[in-house]
Amino acid sequence: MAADVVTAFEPRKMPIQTRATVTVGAICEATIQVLLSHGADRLTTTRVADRAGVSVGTLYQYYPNKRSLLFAVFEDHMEKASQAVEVACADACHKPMSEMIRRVVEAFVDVKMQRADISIALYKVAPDVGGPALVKRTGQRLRKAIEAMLLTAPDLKLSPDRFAIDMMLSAMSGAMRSALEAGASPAMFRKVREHLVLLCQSYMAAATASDN
Amino acid sequence: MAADVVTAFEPRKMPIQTRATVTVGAICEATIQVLLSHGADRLTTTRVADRAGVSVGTLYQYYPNKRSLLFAVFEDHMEKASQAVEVACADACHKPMSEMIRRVVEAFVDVKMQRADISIALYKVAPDVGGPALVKRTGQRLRKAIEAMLLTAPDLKLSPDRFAIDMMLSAMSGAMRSALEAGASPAMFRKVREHLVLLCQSYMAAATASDN
DNA sequence: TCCAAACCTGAAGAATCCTTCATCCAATAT
DNA sequence: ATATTGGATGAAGGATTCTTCAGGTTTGGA
Repeated sequence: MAADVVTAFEPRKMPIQTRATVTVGAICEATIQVLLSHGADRLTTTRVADRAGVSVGTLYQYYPNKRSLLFAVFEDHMEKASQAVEVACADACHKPMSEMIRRVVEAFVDVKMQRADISIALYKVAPDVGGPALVKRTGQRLRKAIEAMLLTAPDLKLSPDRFAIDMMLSAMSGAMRSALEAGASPAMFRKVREHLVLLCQSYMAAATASDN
Repeated sequence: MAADVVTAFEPRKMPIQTRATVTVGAICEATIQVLLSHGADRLTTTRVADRAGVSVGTLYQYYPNKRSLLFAVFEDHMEKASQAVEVACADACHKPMSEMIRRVVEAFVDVKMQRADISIALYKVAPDVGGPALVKRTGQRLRKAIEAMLLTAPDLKLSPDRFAIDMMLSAMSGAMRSALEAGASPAMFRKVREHLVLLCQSYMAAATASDN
């Protein structure tokens, strides 16, 4: 079942010449733009192709159908966000726990903010593209990275609760989502970042203290 | 602009006879079902009507277009959720702050869980129906209720930060969303509820202590 | 009983959209 | 120079969907 989905979403062909690489890049970028300007339900393959400056046929040379295009853009974004967090996790090993949390949260907020347009655009299609499934997978991946990092914390006696990490991650994405969809200003984002750090720090402290 | 949207979404006619009331109820319920079984992009007015046991024409007698139907269902759900939280806020006045938070969080989790199917279904259409705007409005409404409640807390010296409340609310909805979309079991929901209380309590304590 | 208002029906018009494929252009290797 | 592979085109087929409306059925009061 999952295999079918993946197969159906798999790109049809990889670009070889540089010309084609540019084309594929333009198509992905155009997808974001159309999503932002027209919304998910009025995103058509023709519109995306027009916006990218190519013809529809070209689009279908790389993606077997509309959903696979959306999925590819979505997956790419999640991949980049995951990597940013994983790097932060690796860098924060052996630091005090509150410092770890701070770095992870800041990395997450920053990578989401850096291309806020993509984040916002993708919120609009996630449901139609197996978003929840991909989000779940990414969540597990991030949880492992955070778990590994926390095990190296010098000031942490109890083993960290898996569930608490999931909780923290979902709270993080919830907070970022509403900030992004509200069209928050850069100043506002700094405040969100600050408070999100506080939120995660105080929760993780409480969760590791009174364990069950 | 906002007026246009509201106008375009406004129901076309209110049911008068009980027969019609039943019909409208069936249509709304069918909308949820179709959303769950077919997804947002394959929800058609005909399918909804079939599922409701009426003809398409009947549907268009009450809703001027597809979006207005989706919007109505969405709005109704938000209204109920808001009321549940507001009641909890009213009941928790003059209690200690941690008790206030506990009640609000539990009310929120419970009302979302009670009809988890609706919550999940609506996540799929929110983007196409002015979801963010409605969510924003509801958020402000809830923030006011919580703010008013917190002002009556005997153990709270500093005036509560508006921003912190927004933060708490978005974290709450994020956590609930991922639990719902993951198809969490009742046991899992109890745990989520427990931890979400802890998360909000520890955050609010921290936010009201070190203020800026 | 009888009528007007409320309600329901569902075929069909009109519009939109996804996807294909026959055909042509460009790049690269031989 | 030529063959081969990669890349691009866009009109058109096929399918789906939204929405209407002319005409039928049910309800409730006079």
